[in-house]
Amino acid sequence: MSQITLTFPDGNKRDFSAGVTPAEVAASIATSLAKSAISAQVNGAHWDLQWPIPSDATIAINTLKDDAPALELIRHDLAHIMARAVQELWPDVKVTIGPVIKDGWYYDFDREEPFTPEDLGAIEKKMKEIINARDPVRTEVWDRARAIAYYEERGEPFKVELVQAIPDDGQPIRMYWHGPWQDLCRGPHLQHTGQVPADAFKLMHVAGAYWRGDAKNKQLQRIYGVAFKNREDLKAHLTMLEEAAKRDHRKLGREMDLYHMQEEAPGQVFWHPNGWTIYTTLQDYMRRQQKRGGYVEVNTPQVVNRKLWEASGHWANYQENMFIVEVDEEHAREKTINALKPMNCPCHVQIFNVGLKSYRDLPLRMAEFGSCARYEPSGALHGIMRVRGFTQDDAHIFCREDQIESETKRFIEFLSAIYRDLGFESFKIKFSDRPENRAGSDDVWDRAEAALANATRAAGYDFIMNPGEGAFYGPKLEFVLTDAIGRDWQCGTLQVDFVLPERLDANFVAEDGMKHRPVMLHRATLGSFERFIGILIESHAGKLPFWLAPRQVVVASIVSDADPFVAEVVSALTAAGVRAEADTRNEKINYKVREHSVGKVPVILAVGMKEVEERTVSVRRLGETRTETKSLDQIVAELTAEALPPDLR
RNA sequence: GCUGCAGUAGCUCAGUGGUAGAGCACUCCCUUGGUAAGGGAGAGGUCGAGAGUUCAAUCCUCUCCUGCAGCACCA
Repeated sequence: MSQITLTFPDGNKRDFSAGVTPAEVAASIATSLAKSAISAQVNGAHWDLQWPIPSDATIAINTLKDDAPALELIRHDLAHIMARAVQELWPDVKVTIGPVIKDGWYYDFDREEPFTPEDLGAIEKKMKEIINARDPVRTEVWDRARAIAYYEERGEPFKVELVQAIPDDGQPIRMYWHGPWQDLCRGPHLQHTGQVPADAFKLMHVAGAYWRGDAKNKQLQRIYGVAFKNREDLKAHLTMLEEAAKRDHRKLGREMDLYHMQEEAPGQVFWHPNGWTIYTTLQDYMRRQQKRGGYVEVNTPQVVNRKLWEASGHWANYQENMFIVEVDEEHAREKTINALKPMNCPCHVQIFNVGLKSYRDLPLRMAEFGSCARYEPSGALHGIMRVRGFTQDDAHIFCREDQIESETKRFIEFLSAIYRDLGFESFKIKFSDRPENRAGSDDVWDRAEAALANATRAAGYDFIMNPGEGAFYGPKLEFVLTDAIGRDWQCGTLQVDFVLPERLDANFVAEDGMKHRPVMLHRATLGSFERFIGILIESHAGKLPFWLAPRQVVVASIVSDADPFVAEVVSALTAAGVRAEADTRNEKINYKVREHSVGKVPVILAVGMKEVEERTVSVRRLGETRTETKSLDQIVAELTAEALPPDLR
């Protein structure tokens, strides 16, 4: 038996027989370590205690104290334990896959009857029994034929498919046993089920999920669970979810009287005065930014004849997402078919195409606060973040191919300055490259992708690859922000487009006097006002910065004799451009303070007789219990300055 | 769109095969109170829509609409 040398984290080296397992290594160090070990890092790879180590390597034994591997294993073993529990309770259920995800795991099952909340309770109970039984985990490497035969015999068609899908490149096909229950699995796993904390997991909910993520396939039932190292962490997680729910824009939108939605217009927003104030304030800000950023602003029609959509390719590729408007013959001389615009790009090309454009006009940055209507699938709608009627802060940059990189860099800088102003110091950039179905030659794609990547790096940002997710007409960057419960939302975007200028015959006269095709960059900074405001509300928990707060100041009287002075304070603030209102209702100051605090008004000015006599106000800021007395002049000056948008300070 | 769950007053929710209730909000009255809910009275509902079962449906069944979670989608 040949010898191998293992190097420990402290630099010590020891020799073992080749094929030694981490379990044996741990046992050679201390029996306590052998007991508490959960896995190992072998040459940095996460290694099961039972897997033999073939050659010289670095090794570190993991215990439950090592967070990352511990959580990974706990969640992964729980996926198996749950699947075992389900099959013990309902032997006819077919198992599929069960990966670890953020905070927990899920497992997809094929079962005729839906799982009920009571079922989840029963499963949880059974899982705890399995954990308490401290069943050993065992693993073996099987060959493909044996694995397929096994699962065929057991009537597990999904597993057969999984085994068949494993590439035949020499990687082992592993089987794992948790007690008597067996599953195909890459591993690694814990030593025995008792290493899973029995009181630190919870089954959260059931949902449908398509086999292999494809809507054409059978829909399975997915059970989600969350798991942590101890009960305290689980509790903290559940508390965090409750707190996040309080920041939900759908709840705050109602409480702050920002907007509502109703059945007759699903996925469309009825903006109330408060919400519309946020919207227009943001829009005014964006308009100034765009002007400064070298954009021209345009506006284009809502209802456009299908001929244009046929020419642009939307009719063929996007029709099911479009609101089609047929004009009845009784109302029109000729029956026409139109569509509400789902995007602004074809209309912008129409403007570009009026008159001859010279290379001197490029890059031409054409912006529109473009109201779009898209028939989004019903299940996709989500508050004001995913809607059917929305307004993009859209623009199309018509430029030459060699300008893509500099325009991209310029846009990223534009966007990041705005995000900073709006309180988003950090955001993710996802880079979606060529999809399988695409237009244009690989050579052009190479150049476009390189331009985007270079420009992003030149602007000082990293990106996450989103392979194959680009549009068919070109690669794209997505600027992603996160909502209250950690869901990602694409807000800004930049997409390179070689196709539309071709389809709609856009061209410009270059130095050579010949007509050339421009490239179009589709770009949006906020994305849509609706989604971005949703994100803003959630990230601030409704406590918007003063300049964006729909109700900035409430001046509240303490006694009704102070009402005239309240009116004076309100009109002084209003005249200075501050959104101020009076609260002279017959209520106690406590009541008023509570109500306006709940309503997220950033500043409450209380006025009693003392203030009237001294011509002062008692200032109370949202979230503070401290108050401060200031003169009328002082507070007007202070709040006027504070009410300025960040770009005007 | 798919799977599951839900829809009762403006909001949050209770409830029953015999045509409905609470708290908050709202209106009025009393109270003029110093920084997170003063007291009293009143008004408010085709129980999401339609059909069916039944002597009788808000409640049971079916269809549809809308919402929620997840999946799929997201030019």
